[in-house]
Amino acid sequence: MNAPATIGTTEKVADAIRSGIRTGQFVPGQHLVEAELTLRLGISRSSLREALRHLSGDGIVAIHRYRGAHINRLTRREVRDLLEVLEQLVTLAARLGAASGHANRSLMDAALEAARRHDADGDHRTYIAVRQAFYDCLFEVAGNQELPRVTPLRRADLFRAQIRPYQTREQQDSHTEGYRAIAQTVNAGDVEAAEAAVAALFAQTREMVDVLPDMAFEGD
Amino acid sequence: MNAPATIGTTEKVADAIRSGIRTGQFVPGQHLVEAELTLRLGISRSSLREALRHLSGDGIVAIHRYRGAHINRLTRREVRDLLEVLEQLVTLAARLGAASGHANRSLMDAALEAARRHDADGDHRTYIAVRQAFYDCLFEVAGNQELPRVTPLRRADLFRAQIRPYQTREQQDSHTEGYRAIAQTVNAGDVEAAEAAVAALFAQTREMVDVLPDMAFEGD
DNA sequence: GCCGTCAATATCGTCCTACGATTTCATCTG
DNA sequence: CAGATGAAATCGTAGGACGATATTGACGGC
Repeated sequence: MNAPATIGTTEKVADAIRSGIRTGQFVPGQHLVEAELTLRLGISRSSLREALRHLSGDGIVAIHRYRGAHINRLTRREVRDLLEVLEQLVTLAARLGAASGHANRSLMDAALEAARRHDADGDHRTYIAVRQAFYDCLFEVAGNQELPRVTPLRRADLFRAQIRPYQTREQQDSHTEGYRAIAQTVNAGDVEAAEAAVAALFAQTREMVDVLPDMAFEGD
Repeated sequence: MNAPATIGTTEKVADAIRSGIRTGQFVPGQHLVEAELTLRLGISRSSLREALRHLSGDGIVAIHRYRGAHINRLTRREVRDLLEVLEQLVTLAARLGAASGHANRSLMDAALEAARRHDADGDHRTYIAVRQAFYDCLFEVAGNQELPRVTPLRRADLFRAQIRPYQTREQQDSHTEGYRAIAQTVNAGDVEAAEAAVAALFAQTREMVDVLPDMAFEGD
């Protein structure tokens, strides 16, 4: 509906890197050498640099003069700050969604369905898809166009990538369960319950962050 | 403290455009022709395009394939959505700032001082400076590094630019007064009062948006 | 053996040119 | 005057060039 008719090289490259972070092809801290990436992606330096500049705006890569770009690696403190902001925005989304009374049940149903699928296989790829679908739906029912633009979900992907080695299957399931709780309360139009569900999800995530070993944040 | 030792052309260009929006040199809706801008700013197309790509990430300019870039122009709906998100983030900042109990009074004092100066001359330039100083201080005392990155202040600048012709001196003063109220309550460490002050400021802004003529949003 | 100096190398930042792709706009035709 | 048409403007991408800077490794002094 809102997508440009044609999509340019820059966007494709940026998407490739973003999705590469989710799939583990790129890891936080990794140095991105222009010459190598242009070869690997089959594009020119101009396009690559534009894409990197775009990603740096989202806080996904950092560019240091004459030292090039690297995938950002978040410190524990940055993760805490990020979660604080994220919770605030997701809370707003849940509140708006619950209050809107939209008949978008079908949308949220899709998220729930995906969550159920995740329970079945437990694959990390599915987990990522569930997460993506959940947030897409949530923003859709919230009906605030600014929300998806501002919410630092891509930055949160960095966090997800960093903690992946330390996350147990139980924690993943628990997190997915949190999504489901939010989806249900939003669907029911219960504003207070939805806010509580969001708070619970983030409290749980914060707890996990506090327990994580230093290596997840400083490690090399 | 956190600034790179050297600043590159791309950043300079992006800053030039951003500040040009604040000063009225660039107006929302304006088409940005690459050839003209490279001449005017004395830079290469590569650097300009990187800067535009960066700005498009912040939602300041929009790039349409083969049709170039233009300064974004917000619809009334987009402004409402923007204010909703902005209020949420500023509320968080105020809450964190008030709760931190930091002895950053000196910082907020600077903002208040600037506000006083604005009362004196009433120049629009001073108004902009006050706004900037206020938010800088607020983020500083909030102590959350993610907040300034996420908060769509640059996008709000677009809104400011669009409504400037319709804004009276009284409204500006009233808005500045709102900043002062937030600063004082945050300084006092009164969380509830600070949240209320933020809510009051945004309620006032929303009211203004509702009354504004269509021309401020659709106008050509 | 350790540390500072210095040259060689790798990489980046910026500018430039080139050319196909697409839109825009003035002109022509009926 | 509507629609087709072609020229001009502008953009998107590729790729080369060269100075600027960081990094690396060799060298020599202690």
